[in-house]
Order: sequence, then structure tokens, then C-alpha cells
Amino acid sequence: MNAAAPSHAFLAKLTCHTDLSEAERSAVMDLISRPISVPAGAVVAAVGDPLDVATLTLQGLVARTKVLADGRRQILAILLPGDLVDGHASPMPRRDDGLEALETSTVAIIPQSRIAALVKAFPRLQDALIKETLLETAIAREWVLNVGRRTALEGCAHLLCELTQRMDAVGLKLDERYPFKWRQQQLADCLGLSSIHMNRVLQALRKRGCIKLDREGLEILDRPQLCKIGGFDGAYLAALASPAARP
Amino acid sequence: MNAAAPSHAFLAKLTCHTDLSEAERSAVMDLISRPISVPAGAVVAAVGDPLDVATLTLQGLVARTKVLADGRRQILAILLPGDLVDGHASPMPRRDDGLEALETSTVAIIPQSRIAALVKAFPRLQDALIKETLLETAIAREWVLNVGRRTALEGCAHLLCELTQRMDAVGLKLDERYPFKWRQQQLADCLGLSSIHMNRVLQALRKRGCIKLDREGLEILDRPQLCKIGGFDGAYLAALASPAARP
DNA sequence: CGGTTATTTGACCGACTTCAACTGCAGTGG
DNA sequence: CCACTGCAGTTGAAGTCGGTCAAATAACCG
Repeated sequence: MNAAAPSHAFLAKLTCHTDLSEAERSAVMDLISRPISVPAGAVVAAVGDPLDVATLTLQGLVARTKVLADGRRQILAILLPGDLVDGHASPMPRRDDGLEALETSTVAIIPQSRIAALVKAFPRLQDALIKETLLETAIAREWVLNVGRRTALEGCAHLLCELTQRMDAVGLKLDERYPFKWRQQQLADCLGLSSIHMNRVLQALRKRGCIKLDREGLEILDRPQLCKIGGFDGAYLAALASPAARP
Repeated sequence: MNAAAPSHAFLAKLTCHTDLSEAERSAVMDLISRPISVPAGAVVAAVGDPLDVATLTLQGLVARTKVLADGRRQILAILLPGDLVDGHASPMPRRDDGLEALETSTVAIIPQSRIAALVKAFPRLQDALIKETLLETAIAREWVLNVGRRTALEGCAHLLCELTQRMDAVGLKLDERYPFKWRQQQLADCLGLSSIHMNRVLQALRKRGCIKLDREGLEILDRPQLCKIGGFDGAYLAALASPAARP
């Protein structure tokens, strides 16, 4: 069985943090009861929804979003297959962000009560889940820096470095290409840019020979240069590498 | 004894999430073994430091920061008295951000092992700590929106709304004024602006009669207008209100 | 095909930055 | 007491990055 298969990416990620027993592994798999298929652009969870369910991305790409009153939109986080959000009892009763599928995706909606029961039975899973959450917040902090202090070109390069490294970790790279059928507007919403400027930034990266991006997907042609432009240091993602792959 | 007294702000925040027994309360207080006094501008923790200690702000203001190679600086979060960071075992071995005192402050450096022992003895404290962490990440998400999609004026207004609401929750307001002896550069680093533009934005808010800001502190003259400018909705901070104060 | 949506391109505009000078204030030392 | 110093804040002018508007392709989809 392939460890990078979609339904197991979550397990693989947890295993990055903690070794799991067979009982723990099967208990985790039991969480994925009913995968839901959502089309690209669909709202998985809306602002104001109760925060009593967790969402696990199984396939595809899901984004956390916030939208201002006049329509300005910001993507706060990208959820890859295996990423679980809202897995802990929240201090807020209702969600203040939205979850939207960026591509056709499948997700599992898991009642928090089931997760609570799980970690009660297997306390070590609690640690693994917390580490998942901490990793998500480390990424969120890097995004603040990205939109706050990096130029559009730097931020775009950094974002692509981060996303591809995370995609590598869940085995999404196929033949040196990443599946990447985003609207440029969506990329712009990650970086706080207009889609028009996003277009020009992408062209700049193409002209420099850093990337190849078309409807088929994304290819990183010159990763060292891309990392250099973005000032990317993947240390904050090191926990994504399998323990075996780490020194 | 005043519940808003610095050394108890942390306890007060935990109590917002969960009622605590007397034994739990005294166990939490035992964590604060040796308060350390740090002068304004001092580095409490540097990039690369091991992530095996938590930091609890007791008095003053501490900031999470990231700095780019060429010196551009971004403040990622403001820690008020009672805020605990890095309380959980991290998936990263070393920290990728810094902690700096924005004012003369006192903090407690707490080995994560002590916290781990505490939550093992009192499992309910784990829930309270997790909720603390989730609240911090909710604030971080709002910051992404702030720097990504809000204008300088909107972002500044929103930041001031957030900070003052959080300061209210820990009783930092004195006689309608908030202690606020920041450099304008520090505010600018929260919002991803230059200090010069920060200055002009503050003047705009003064001219509109929203705020009074000088060396003595900050006064909110027109909170409704400030909230309107910033598009501020304090729902994500509702958990900070004491349970008694909530419906 | 035609209708719709995404990308691309150009021209112009505005928010914010940079550079530079100046003010005001607190501390320091003569 | 007053120069001297240093630093934060303020102000002005010029420049840049990125936004907005508008229109022309180019890709998708029934």
C-alpha cells in the first residue's frame, strides 16, 4: 500500500511526529468515515458555521479564506491532502473564516467529539495533532511576513517554494510537475495582490527561467534561484519530512 | 487580590476557557518560578534558540518578530501580560522567530517539561492551553488579512481595536488610557509599513478624532469610528471575555 | 460555433517608500 | 545655565510598486 495515497496522507503526516501503533493507526483511519466530494470553488465551510467539526482534506486543495465587506479576499492557508484543520475544541463557537475548495477535492467532515474520543483512547495522538496545529501556525506566521514585508516577486517565489515542498511531502509531484490548476486570482489572494499584477509577477518568474506554469501544472525549473528570490528557508517545514529521511 | 494583577492574568485567561479547581490554580501558579525582568528592546528569545521552553509574559509587552536578510522586520504577534507562547512540544527543534520586549517587561521562562508534567497531572489544563494556542492563531490569521488586504489606515485602526480589546481583557486600561509607549516603527512593523507612512496614518486617525496618542499613552476617543474604519469585528476575541460577562 | 471566463497587455493612477531636511525633546557634560 | 548629542517624530519632494481601468487575446464549455 502506498504511504502517499490520498487517504493515508494524514496518517503519514501524523507518523512524522510520533510513531504510531497498529491500533492507533487503524483508529485514525476509522475517522475517515464518509469522504465528501466537492467541486472546484465550492464552499466547504462558511463564516459563522459552528466550529464543532474538523475538516480533513483527502484529495485536492482547500483554502482558508477571509473576505472583507467590499469583497477583497485573502487566502490564509492552503490545505493539502492530509491536512486536518479545526481538530481541537475551539475557544470560539463559530468560525470566522471560510473553507473553499480550490480544485475538485474530497474531504472528510469529522465531528470534534469523535476526535476527542480518539485522543482520550490514545493520548499520544493528542501530541501528534497538536504538532499538526503548531506546524499550521508556523506556516501562518511565515505568511504574515510574506504579505507584510516581501515584495510581490519575493512573496510569490516564497509561496511556490513552500507549496512545492509541502506537496513533495505528500507525494503530489508527478514526473517533476505539480498539479496546479489555480486561477491566478487565487494565487493573488494568497499574496494580497491584484490578479493583474500577479500575472506580471508570474511572467517575471517565467522570464527568469524559474518556473513553468500552465494549465497542465507547475514545474520548478530552477529551484535554487526561486529559493533565493523568495528568501526561502525550509527549516520551518522540516517536520514534514519523514523521520527516516531526517538525520 | 486583583484578578487583573500581572501575575494572575494568565490564570484569568485560562479560567476564561475552563473553570479550574483550587488545586489546578495553584499548580498553574507554581509554574511562575522565577520572573525575569527585561529592558525595552531586549531579545527574550532569538531565531535558532531551542524550542524547549515556553515564555509567559507577566508585565509589559513582548513581540514575536521575523527579520529578513536585508533588515526588513515584521512583527507577527503582540504578547500581553498573561499570554503564554510555545507551551506545547513543537514539531520544530529550533525557533524560526524571535521574541523581543517592546517595553520594559517581566517574563517567565518555563521548561516545556514542566508544562507537560502539569497537564499530565491535570488533563483539563491541556484543553485550556490548547484554546490559548488556538486563540493566538485566530489572531494571527486576522493579521494576515490586515497586512494583505487592508489599507494602511484600515489596518492601523483594526490593530488598535484588537490591541485595546485585548488590553481591556487583562485590565491594562487605566483611566480611559492605555499604556502605549511604542516607537512608531514598532507599529509600522506590525502592519508592514515604513515608519514615515505610519506617522502619516496616525496623524490621519488623530485628525479624524479617533485617537489620542503621545508619549503618555493611547486614548481611544471614538471607538465606533475606529472599528468602522478598521472593519473590526471582535467576535474572534470574544473568548477573552470572562465567562460571567458572556451571555 | 457562440458565450463565458481567464489571461495578457497597455496606459494611467494612487498608495506607499525613499531620501532628505528639520523639529522637538531628553540626557549629558561643560 | 546652556551647548552638544542623539533619537523619535514630523514634513516635503520625488520615485516605485502595485492597483485600477479598459481592451485585446486566448482558453474553456455548452
